[in-house]
Amino acid sequence: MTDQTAKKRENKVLRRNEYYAIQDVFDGLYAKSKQGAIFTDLMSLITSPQNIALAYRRIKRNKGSRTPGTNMGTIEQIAERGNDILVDYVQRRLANYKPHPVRRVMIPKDNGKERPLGIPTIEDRLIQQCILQVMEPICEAKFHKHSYGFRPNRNTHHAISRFRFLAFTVKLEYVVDIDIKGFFDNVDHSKLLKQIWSLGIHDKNLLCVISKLLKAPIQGEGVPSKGTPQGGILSPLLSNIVLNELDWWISNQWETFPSKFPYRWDGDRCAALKKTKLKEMYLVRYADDFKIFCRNKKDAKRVKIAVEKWLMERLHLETSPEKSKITNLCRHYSEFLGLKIKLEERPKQNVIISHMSDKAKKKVTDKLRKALWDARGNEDKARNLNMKIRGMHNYYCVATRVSKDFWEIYFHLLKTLKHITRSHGKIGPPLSEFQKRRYGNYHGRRYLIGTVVIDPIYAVTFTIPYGFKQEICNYTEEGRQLIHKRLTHLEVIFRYLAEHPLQHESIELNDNRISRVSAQRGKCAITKKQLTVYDMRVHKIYPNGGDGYRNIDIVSRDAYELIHTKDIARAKELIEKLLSEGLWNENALKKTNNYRILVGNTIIE
DNA sequence: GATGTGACGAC
RNA sequence: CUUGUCGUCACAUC
Repeated sequence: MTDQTAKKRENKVLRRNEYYAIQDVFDGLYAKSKQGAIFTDLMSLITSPQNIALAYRRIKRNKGSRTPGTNMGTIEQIAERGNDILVDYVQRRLANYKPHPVRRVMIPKDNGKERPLGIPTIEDRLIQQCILQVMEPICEAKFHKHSYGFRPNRNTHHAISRFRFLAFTVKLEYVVDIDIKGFFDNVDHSKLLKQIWSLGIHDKNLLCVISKLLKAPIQGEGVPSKGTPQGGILSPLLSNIVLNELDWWISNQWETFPSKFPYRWDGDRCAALKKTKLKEMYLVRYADDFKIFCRNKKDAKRVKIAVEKWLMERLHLETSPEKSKITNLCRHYSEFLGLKIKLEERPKQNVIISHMSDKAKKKVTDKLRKALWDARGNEDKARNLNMKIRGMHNYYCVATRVSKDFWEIYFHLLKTLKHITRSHGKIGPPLSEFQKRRYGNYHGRRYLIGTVVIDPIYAVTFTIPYGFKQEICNYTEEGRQLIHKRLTHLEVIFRYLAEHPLQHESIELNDNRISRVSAQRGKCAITKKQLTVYDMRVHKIYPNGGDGYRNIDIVSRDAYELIHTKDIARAKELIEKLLSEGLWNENALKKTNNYRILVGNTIIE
């Protein structure tokens, strides 16, 4: 029992360390890529034990990890092999990579057609995950900020927020829609490899592996000449690499047009640009679904033709003329990510009107009717139904007129609702705590299945979609801080520290660590910054001075490195960074130097 | 904060 | 018999 828990804890600490070690490597890739570095040896990183271990853990938690590919392998069989054997296996496979064939599965799309999936074997999915982990930080640094699909920390609501911004705030009425015919199935392989190259990935071995991966034979169909397998782990990233070029091409026409003069503010730059022949255009893209915003119809027409031509010539992608169109937002709705959005003219300022798209509304109605029917007389399924309703509310609440849409849906479902539930009128049994919090001001009729109160279908309130904070990023310390809800509240930190003792240190040090954090009120001894548990390091004042309370200080990650680094250039870099964050002053320098002497380093500055 | 179930949405 | 990425939510565990 105690043995087991001890082992568990050991594992956890091991995993944490392993994760942090490799996270620093990914951070480094991101930073270097931002500076325009060229990467020639990524394969050694891809096949490193830490990377493979991380890939294994990531892939294990996927729902599909238990569904087999063309060989019957599932995650369990991989798990049995143990890490060392796994590492060895991946390294050997990649030395002369020959992907297994992918399994063909057809899944129905909502419009009745079928979408082909290509499911690689579990081993190949693992290898793709290894590659993804290394390529992603490099690519993320180069991607355009207004591409939102398949990217870490970004979602549809961010894209919708951008749409609102362009239509409402920038006041652009014309929207160009271009539909790429079967985008995923038509990606040009050699073009894609060139695009990867131009992102700074010059590792010939890696490019070779990717090329082979794209040409993995499809069961029953042979070797594909184009397209990236839908179902492959790497595919979403590859699709973004392809269309990233489009993002920047459009963006460089106006938004990020490389001008010779450093304009003092954006207004100046815009005014100057308006005098040129350039057309004003902005892009918002979610995977292969993108909109280009223009000021007037003439521009829109020209942009549409230009982009279609560019896609054909440059990326060898066909567009479908029936689905591509120009919309005047003041006259018609434009559909985007399940919503339809338009502008309504008002004397002072136009307002944004958004609804669920007709397709989405129908889909939601059908799904709920089915779930409702399914749930009759079964409380568990009724709770399940509530989750469905919540999920849908959660997504569509960013449409300004959602409540109207859901009222219609409710109206359509009324008959079913009455048929399968007991209605307790407006009083009924109390709402659950969650429902009270969420639908507090709902005073309508209540419907019950058994004792479960069904979430009020039309009680949705519009929630403004927030834009993406561009500083948020997985590959910088600052970016991660913004993701984590600040874990600075002291009680939470204490609990965490108690539960996660430092593995290689004594009990005494672990106890004193907690006391020290308390004494410093969770702040760094050098920079005085509020620390999160991930930013926290224990510094021993005298390296051989023991684990006593007076010999340790709590410092931030950066400060810790600053004390211990022998590399003066790196130290300067860190100081620069702290300076820019307003965390550096005379005192901090003095203190750092005191510490540096004690650990046997030279004084800085 | 990290794991793990379950659900929802976009593509 | 349905993959993948991303995001959100609830619950549980630490």
